[in-house]
Amino acid sequence: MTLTELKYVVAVAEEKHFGRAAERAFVSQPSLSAAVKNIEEELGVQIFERGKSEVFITEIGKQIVAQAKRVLDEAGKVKVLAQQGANPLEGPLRLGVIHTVAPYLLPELVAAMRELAPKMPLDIEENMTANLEKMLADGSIDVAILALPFQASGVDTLPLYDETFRAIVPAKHTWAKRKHIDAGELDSQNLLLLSIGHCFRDQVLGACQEFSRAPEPGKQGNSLETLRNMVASGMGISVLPATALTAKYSSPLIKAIDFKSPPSRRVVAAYRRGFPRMPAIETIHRACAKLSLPVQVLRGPSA
Amino acid sequence: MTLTELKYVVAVAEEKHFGRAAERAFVSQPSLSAAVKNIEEELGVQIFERGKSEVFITEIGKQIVAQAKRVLDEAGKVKVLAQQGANPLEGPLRLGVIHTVAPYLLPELVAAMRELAPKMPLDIEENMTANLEKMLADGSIDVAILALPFQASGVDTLPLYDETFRAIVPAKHTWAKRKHIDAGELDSQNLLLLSIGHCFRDQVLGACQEFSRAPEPGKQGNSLETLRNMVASGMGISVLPATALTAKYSSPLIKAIDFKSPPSRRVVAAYRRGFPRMPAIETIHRACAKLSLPVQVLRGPSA
DNA sequence: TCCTATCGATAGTTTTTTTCTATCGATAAT
DNA sequence: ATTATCGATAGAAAAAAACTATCGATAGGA
Repeated sequence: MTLTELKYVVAVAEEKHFGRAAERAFVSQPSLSAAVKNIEEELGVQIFERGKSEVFITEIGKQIVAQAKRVLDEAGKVKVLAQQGANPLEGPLRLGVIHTVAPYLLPELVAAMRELAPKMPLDIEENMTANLEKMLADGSIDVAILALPFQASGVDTLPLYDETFRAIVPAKHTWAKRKHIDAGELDSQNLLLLSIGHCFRDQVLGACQEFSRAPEPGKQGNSLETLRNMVASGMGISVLPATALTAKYSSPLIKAIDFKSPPSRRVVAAYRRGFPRMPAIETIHRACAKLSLPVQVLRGPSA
Repeated sequence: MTLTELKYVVAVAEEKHFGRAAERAFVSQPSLSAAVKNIEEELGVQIFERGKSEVFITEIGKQIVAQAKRVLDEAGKVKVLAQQGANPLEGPLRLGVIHTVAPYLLPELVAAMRELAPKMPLDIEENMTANLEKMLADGSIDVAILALPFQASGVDTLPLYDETFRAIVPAKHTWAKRKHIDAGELDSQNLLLLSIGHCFRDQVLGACQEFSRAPEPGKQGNSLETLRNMVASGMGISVLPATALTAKYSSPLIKAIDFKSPPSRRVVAAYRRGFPRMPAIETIHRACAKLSLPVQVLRGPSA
């Protein structure tokens, strides 16, 4: 049984005439006759009674025709569904974002995305890199925004932007008036870091070559905002990415200081290789280009 | 888009694996891959995301798979319908019967049919030959039980039985004691007939060669029972078919008399040539053979 | 790091199915 | 009797679907 056969059956039922039915179905009359005969044989039932100048539908035939219409109708809905969903910028995009990016990027990104792809709502999941990687692998998110270094098998990345790091010190700190500091100098200070598992912790450590420093209790925060508050209260100094240091977050208790040669991290969109909605990911990149954040947006495939 | 393609899509969705899906669908993996690719291209939508060791279903893919299941489900119902309806002795049979047969044949026939084909209820339409012929032609009945002579284009007949005619006279009639009468003798009598249009009227007239007799008002009845009552009340004599003269209908007011050489009529089942439920019609014939009626059942195709 | 196994895609045939044109046989209407 | 109509049939051509064999990429294990 094929959809074509069902279509022919319905055509004959409605035209009550094989010739006209064939015309309507854009096939030759013999083709249609053969197809109808074929399905009748397969079903073991005569659908039509071929009178000599009239075609009658048998009792069971009426039921079959009605059911055939239902099948064709449902099949038609498949096409409609596909058409509606053909636009990769339509339908929700499940987006994972690391903790050290989400609070600073998302407010602006969401707004920009809404402009570029109004029919693509973002399902946002905030988590650490390792978890996002798993979610990407098992299909529970479509894209992850995270920082390099990152690599997972079967996952490609699209660079979004680079953001520099800056040190923050309490307003009363001896360094408060300095124009620049050197990354190496952090060694001597009470450096507050994120807890283990946050990639930004490793990135900062990488920048100042403190690979051996043991995590001291009380000198770790679970979010950048915690670190910022710890610094404000004079517990030590820390390092934040540029996006966390816009005017919006300035405070009289804290002073931000540039590094002489600023370390930075690259933020990328990661997605499973073969992900079918690449335009959605490119839209993220384009949205980044529209942001008013202190980042260097990278040229990507959409440039 | 074909049902096969939809079946393959559902298989892949459920197995999340092209190889296993192919196995389940009893095709080779390349065939299945090609079919899936084909429908994806036709729909302009990617249903599956082929990861290197996992198959993901896209958002739109999930909707398509769900809809595909619905299509396949509805298609399955076509087969079920056909199976249920494959038995020609299942489902209603629309049966037309002429007025001069219906009241005498049907009570027994319906019972006999119920035994032979319990799943085939009879939709009974009582009418005159000319109307039954039309109804047969336009498909509003399937079979007509009527008397020869009868011929209509595109209609075949299956002989059921012959029934003789007998004269009826009032109990006080001069003929009341006679064993036989001759058809020609009816000429001399006050012969009561059915009104024009009833075939039995013509059959009786044919039997006694009274082609020229003008219809006299008051000497016509609209049913055999009317004629019988008219005879009982002494208005004249008449002729009835044997089935109308069983013990059940005997009356002290009426005497039935055989003809010397009894005229008779042949009752047949008429149906459109090519009618797909011949077994149903043969069942009528077989049912007739079981009746306890004063008729000569004819040998037919089911004998 | 190399090897091996797995997976879906591709290439090239073969088989099956579908469709076509031309024509037939039966019927109904003129 | 002739003509027109209708669905079925025959045979050829075209299209679609299937198979076998193999590839390329990747993931996992020695």
